[in-house]
Amino acid sequence: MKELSIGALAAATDTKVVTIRYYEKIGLLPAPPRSAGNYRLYRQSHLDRLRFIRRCRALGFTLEEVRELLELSAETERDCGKVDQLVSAHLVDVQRKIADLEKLAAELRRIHASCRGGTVGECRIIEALSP
Amino acid sequence: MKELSIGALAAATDTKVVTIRYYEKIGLLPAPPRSAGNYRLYRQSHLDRLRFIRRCRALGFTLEEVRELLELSAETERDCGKVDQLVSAHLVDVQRKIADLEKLAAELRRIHASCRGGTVGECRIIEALSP
DNA sequence: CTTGACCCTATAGTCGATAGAGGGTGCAGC
DNA sequence: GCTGCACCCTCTATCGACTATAGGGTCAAG
Repeated sequence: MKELSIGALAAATDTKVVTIRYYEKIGLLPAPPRSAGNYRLYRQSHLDRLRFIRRCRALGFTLEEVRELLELSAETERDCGKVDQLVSAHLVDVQRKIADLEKLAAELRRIHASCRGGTVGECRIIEALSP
Repeated sequence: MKELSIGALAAATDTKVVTIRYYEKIGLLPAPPRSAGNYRLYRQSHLDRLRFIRRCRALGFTLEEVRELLELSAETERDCGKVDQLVSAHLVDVQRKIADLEKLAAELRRIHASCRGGTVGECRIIEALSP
């Protein structure tokens, strides 16, 4: 494998073609050289970088955080404190989201349990939604 | 209380003024009568309806689901099965989201634990993000 | 009569893509 | 050579649920 078309890169990273072009437009993925017919030609470095991006996205980092992580990962001499701090902050965020959703789920279960059938007029669900 | 200004309604429902106007624009909240000076004047019914909307939003329903719930809540003679089904489906959704986030959190904890300090070059975090 | 808090409309921006229009490229088979 | 098809190109618009900004008008207190 020497060069990849955008479609091949998309297939290799489980990303949509339009998404790759989008990443290029916002400067997350460098614009690759083009073929005679103006097709994008990607190399291993693009593949690596895109995999990194997708992995970070799958972990819930925002594109801005990914951008930061990419920059940090390039400065190999730098202290890794900043990287760890980004990961930790994101973990806290995810844990807060889980806690919030668990409260929601509990409430929804309570509301669901209040249903005894019958008409909407008799049903307690609508009531439960109008406190 | 006979009539509420948009600001008063916002304060009473912990909603932003712009959000109320937005709900009106998308047809979720009926356009209220206006004062001589073209100010919106809200009544109890608007307050009730907006509270319902906000409560549903706080429970994570989309605005389209809220729209549906509002319609259903008006048909008091209807069987409440549809309402219960909406709530249950949403609960399943929330539970799935929790499960997803828990996987993320576990992964992030694993990645975080792999950090032993030092430079970015030595740090395992970046590695862990480039599988 | 001025100040300041509130209200009005209209438009554009956020995030992370996704969709569609309207066209060009490259290759296989006939 | 020619046709068909999959793939590629750019550009613009759309999604959800708001948020922000510009450029005004209204109203009550001092």
